Amino acid sequence: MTILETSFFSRDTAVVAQQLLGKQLVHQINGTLLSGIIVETEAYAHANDPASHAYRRKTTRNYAMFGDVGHSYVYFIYGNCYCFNVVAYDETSPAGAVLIRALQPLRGIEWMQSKRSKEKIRDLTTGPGKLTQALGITKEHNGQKLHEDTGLYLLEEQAIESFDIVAAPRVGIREGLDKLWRFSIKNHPFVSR
DNA sequence: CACCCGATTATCT
DNA sequence: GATAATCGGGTGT
Repeated sequence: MTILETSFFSRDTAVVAQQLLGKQLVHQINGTLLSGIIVETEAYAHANDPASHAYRRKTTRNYAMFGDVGHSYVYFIYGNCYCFNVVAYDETSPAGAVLIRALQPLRGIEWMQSKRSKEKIRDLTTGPGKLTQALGITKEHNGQKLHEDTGLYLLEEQAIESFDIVAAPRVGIREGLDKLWRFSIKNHPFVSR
């Protein structure tokens, strides 16, 4: 098994968003291994993207989006949930991140069921706030290194052999709807909505 | 310091 | 399908 390295994330944000599909997100917590296959992502850029948290400037909330690629950006939203992003952008941009929107649960499913208080596998990780709760990811993980084994990392191996990618407008935003930066594995049952 | 609002979810009907 | 819950950050006074 190989952990994705920093060069993977120093490319165009929308390209990385597509390349993350089919990869495996892993979190080890108190000796329990939790993981899932990424089946849905969204790209958020910089000054060209009014939907992005990094649209205006660097603040105490969004600074991780301007930081090292291959690190995490975790934020709290709607008083309910955490959203997990991977910082990724190329040399033409000062910021960017990929929001992980849905997973297919792979390992540690019983732990996830208990954490989510839900039995159905489909209720565990089909949404950005659900999957952070299922994997035990909180704001403590903001800015954390993902390209080494720190307990939270991404595995290179494609867990799915081959698939088509669907591009669509992003969810839950008012501006930037012209960009087709929501990516998902075609016809995958664990895509949200 | 007050006001506003959001990259969502759960829980109804 | 509609709506309430809920809270931290950003903005301006």
